[in-house]
Amino acid sequence: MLTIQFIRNNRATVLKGLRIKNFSQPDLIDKIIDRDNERRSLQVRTNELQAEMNRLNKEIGKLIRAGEEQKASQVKERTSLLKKELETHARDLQHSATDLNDWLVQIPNIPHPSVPAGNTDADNKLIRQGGAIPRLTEDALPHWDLGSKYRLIDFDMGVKITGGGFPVFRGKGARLQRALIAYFLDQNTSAGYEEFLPPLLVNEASGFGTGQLPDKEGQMYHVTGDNLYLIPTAEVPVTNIYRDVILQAKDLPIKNTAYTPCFRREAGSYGKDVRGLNRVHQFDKVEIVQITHPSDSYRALEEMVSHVEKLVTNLELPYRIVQLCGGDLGFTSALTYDFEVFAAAQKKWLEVSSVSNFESYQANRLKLRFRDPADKKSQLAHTLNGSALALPRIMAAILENNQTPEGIRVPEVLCPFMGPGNELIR
RNA sequence: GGAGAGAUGCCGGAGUGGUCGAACGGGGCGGUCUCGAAAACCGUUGUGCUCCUUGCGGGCACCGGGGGUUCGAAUCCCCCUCUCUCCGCCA
Repeated sequence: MLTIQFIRNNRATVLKGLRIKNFSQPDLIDKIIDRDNERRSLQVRTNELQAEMNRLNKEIGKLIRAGEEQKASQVKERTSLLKKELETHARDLQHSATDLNDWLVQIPNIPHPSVPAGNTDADNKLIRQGGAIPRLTEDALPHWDLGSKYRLIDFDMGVKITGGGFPVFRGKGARLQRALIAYFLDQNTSAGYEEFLPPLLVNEASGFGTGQLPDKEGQMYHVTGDNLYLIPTAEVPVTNIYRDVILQAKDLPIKNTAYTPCFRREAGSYGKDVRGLNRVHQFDKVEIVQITHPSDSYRALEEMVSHVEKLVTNLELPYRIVQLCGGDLGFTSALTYDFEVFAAAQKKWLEVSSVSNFESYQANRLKLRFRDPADKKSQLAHTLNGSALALPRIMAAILENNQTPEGIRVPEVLCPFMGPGNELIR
């Protein structure tokens, strides 16, 4: 969340940013500032009363030790009145602080100055495009048909076992998934990311830390028996490693990567756009996360974008990079680049990665700080993450784009992971 | 699932209801010594909120979380959460 200090000092900037993000209740900002003023004056008064109370209590202690019981009980009488007043003030202060916090968590991050205004993905800004769009014949099949034809993916089997949106990969399909995971992890670790294999269930505090809770509770599967949530992305456990941590400046940037299955309820989505692997409830993803010094986060963002670009290039997929407009930007993000690859049979661009800088928004929730030996005070770090990469749509594009009358050609970089003689899936 | 133990600062670990923001040890940092380092010795070492006369200033809160008792709680009582050990079950 934004810090109250930032909102107070940059009211105009915040309001402008919220406008670009199409935030529905900008009047919350002034309510927050008013309530904070109230909180401050209550705090001052409460602190004064507490100081007086502490003074009297010490005095009573001294008198009792000196054996002056009489005088002690006189002082005690004075404390009882003070105590009542203190309780009232403390309660009011508590209410103010609670309101303030409830409102603060509802304020999304404000966008970076470069973020274009706009409402939907139609207003996103194309940054660049790469790779050649393959020319397929008219009878080219979408990936869901290829999946059955070559026995790679079985959607009906998933429906039987679990329900819609839980595809089963089998045979070469399962092997291709494994190849992609291994390839991505290898590339990420070569680029300096430390590999993690985190828990897939997280507690409430973790969900709050990265911003999924309390607002987007409905997007996660909730295991009510133990009050745990299935992760919607590895971002949640991997970023929460640093919850309540004060790092040393010299340890930055921290670069982590993790493969995990991801679970998303995505309630209410159905139809043609979500056929096959385009949108599922459980999918595999390899994530990269960076924690940086505030002055370094935009360099890190570009570094992550280049890294992801290299991955899609190596997979020989036609791709484009778009910068999300204000309205399309996630709740916690200041700047996001989406990567889309072209699935040539569906003739559609599919989002396969979202690379974001959250600046200090998550860090503030996480209480993730760092200390520079030069400064006395610790300050909030910046967090970033990106998919490198999400598998289902990559799989969809590979199957569709590489289909030939003889079979599906496996991208060269994946061949070493596919076993001998499997350059072509027949 | 059953039984028990515990939760204190960066770590380990004390703590009779007032002099405890917290002993002691370790670690870190600074210094003395040294050509340099180690050792030794000395000093220092939490987080957050807040105020103003912005000073290397003051006040307040924080000993897992929340309530309670008390003039006063790390310390006593209640509830919750978490961790550990043993048993059971199990990949």
